[in-house]
Amino acid sequence: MRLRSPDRRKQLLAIAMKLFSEQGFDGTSTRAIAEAAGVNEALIFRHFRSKEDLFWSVLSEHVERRGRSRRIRELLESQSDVREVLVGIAETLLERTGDDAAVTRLLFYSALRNRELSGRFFRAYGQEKLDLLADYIRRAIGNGRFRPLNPVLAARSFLGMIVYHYLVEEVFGTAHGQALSTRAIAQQLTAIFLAGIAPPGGVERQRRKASAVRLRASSRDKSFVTVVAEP
Amino acid sequence: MRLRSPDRRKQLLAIAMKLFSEQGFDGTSTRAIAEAAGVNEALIFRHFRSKEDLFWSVLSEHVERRGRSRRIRELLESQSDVREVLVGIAETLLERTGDDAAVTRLLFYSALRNRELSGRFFRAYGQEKLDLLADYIRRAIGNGRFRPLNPVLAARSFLGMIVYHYLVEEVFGTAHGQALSTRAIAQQLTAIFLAGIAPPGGVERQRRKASAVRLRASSRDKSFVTVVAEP
DNA sequence: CAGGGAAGTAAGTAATCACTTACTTTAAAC
DNA sequence: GTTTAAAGTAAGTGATTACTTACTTCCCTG
Repeated sequence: MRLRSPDRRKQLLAIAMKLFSEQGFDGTSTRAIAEAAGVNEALIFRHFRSKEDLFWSVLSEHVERRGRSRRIRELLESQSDVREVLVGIAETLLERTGDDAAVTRLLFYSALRNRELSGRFFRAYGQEKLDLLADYIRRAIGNGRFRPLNPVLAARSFLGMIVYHYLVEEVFGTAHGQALSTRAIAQQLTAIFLAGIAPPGGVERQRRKASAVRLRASSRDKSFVTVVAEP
Repeated sequence: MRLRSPDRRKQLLAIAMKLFSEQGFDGTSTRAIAEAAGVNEALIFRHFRSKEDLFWSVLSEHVERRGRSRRIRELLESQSDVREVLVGIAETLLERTGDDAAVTRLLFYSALRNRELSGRFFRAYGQEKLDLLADYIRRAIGNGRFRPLNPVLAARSFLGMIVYHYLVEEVFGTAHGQALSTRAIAQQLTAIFLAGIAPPGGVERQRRKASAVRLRASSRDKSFVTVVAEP
């Protein structure tokens, strides 16, 4: 079947993503991609300068396309309740389609294959969320809604809970006995995290104490590094 | 240099692990391994039936050798303070040498490359810790030292915090501005988690309330699935 | 309906791959 | 000091790799 250039390109990208994510970069031959597309191998090199070029095109295509970062940014900038924001983030990250799982595997592959080149994509894809969340936590600490702790570690903790859960279930394919809904999981993970970083007394009742706490926390930005919370 | 068979085998395993973990299975040629060992390529096939055999030998060798699981089991079975146990686990998992980082990358590679075959290793390597920790949490909930929640999710949360931190720092190699000690990080992550799953009022003071809580939690095993903690 | 550019292909290329065969070197036991 | 089995190697094997060149087919436009 004869296709216009952009359509063929899209088809090749989709097929390449599937195969790359299943078998890795080295495990996938350009011939296999061509066969899966029902097309001559030489055509691939009309659309992409090299196999490597195809690989990075697949990555950048899907890293840019996904609106997840935007969604998370919106949540973090909204004036919603803290719990709603965090549950929303957890849900957004957990509810991934099969396509997303493929991209996740692809990102892992690229990260393992080439630390330097993939660092760019990993930072664009993962680091941004970490930074946004860390900033959010930093502000919440300033408001006294969270107790003083290292916001970077806290952000990593929350995303770690979510990402690890996702990895265990989707990427490594553990048999999950009980099927909890994405929302239920998001709520439970958030509950653990939120109680873990709440100031003594709980989140909801702390609004009025905010100014007092703010006074006690001497400097706002980088002073939390060595603060270890004690009960 | 002429070596006895077991010594040569060990050398080849060590070199193969390094190269596999850096470039993956398909990205590493037997020729490259032979060259790195300063030896003829054919010698590899005297010690290992195939490249695939070499790969799985590397994996099993290092999965068995490491005493981490034993260490964690000891911690979980000890009568130590909850916080000490969890900090110990976090520390154990975080303090990995360069060798361990290589094995971690190797495990990821194999998991991505072949879900079925690597499942065995992943379960032996990761699932066991998850199960041990989940059991520990289940018991602690029974004692009233933790509040009632899904122990599997809780275990995943704690390990997720740790593993994600490790991944970000070591595997993906984010530039860590401030260098916190392994122990400090372990303490802070544990503090967040522990506060997150403590019963209202904190961990230390709850021992006496244990029996009362045990009465309220109607059934011990699978009743936590839909329990969402509210502050 | 003619022509031109784009889409697609057949048939290669040299390089590299995992792996084999037939041979040589070495060290230790006798 | 000779024997001998193990340790090691040179030089291949056919298969597969990413990629190229020279060619054909098609569709749209003037």
